[in-house]
Amino acid sequence: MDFFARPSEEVAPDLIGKILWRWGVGGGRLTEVEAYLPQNDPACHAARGPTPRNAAMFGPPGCVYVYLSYGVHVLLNVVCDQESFGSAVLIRAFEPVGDTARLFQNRASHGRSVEPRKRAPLDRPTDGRSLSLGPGRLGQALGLRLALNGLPLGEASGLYIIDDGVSPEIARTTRVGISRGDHLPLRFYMTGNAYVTHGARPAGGERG
DNA sequence: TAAACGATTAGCT
DNA sequence: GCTAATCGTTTAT
Repeated sequence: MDFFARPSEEVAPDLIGKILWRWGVGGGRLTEVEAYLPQNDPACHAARGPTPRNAAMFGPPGCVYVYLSYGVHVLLNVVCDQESFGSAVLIRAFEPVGDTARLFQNRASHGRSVEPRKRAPLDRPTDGRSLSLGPGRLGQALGLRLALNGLPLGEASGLYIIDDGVSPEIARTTRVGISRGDHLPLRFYMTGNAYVTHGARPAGGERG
């Protein structure tokens, strides 16, 4: 998997415009990603060495690192660079392509085996943008589960990254939602696309 | 053992 | 703009 055997800050912009697809579910064109570095990046889960949670980040490139965020959301990363480095790209959003029925279904019926006291978050997709805009919604739309953690892209995970030759214009800004390392310009997104968090603002002037 | 903390989102003020 | 929801990992006693 040569594509991912490079530093995550090189892989990340190359992922913009690629198709992320889950077999039997659907997917779309990647619009927003963030790179997490193995060195000098305090926001990276691998920053303090391997732990049971981040073990997949130290595995082979081209595998997925899936973890639970805020006890609520399942976030998807793809491991990059060399094995044991601890480098990955967080997939933050895609623009749906093809049949979105299954994606909406997943968003509407997200994991509720127990009757909630109050309305569960994320249980009512409203418009097209809310379908897959943001890493939590994306994971929900694709029906990702923690069991996918560590599996390689391809048959094993049912997750595919497909290059169909599209080369969009890309902007680079600081990352979102982190409290450390927030000055590093490691967030990449497709310019002029509505499926980008924080208002899809053009490059420059955005704080991330 | 206990407490705090998230690579977030939705709903309400 | 503010905060509940929700739980495994991390950090502090």
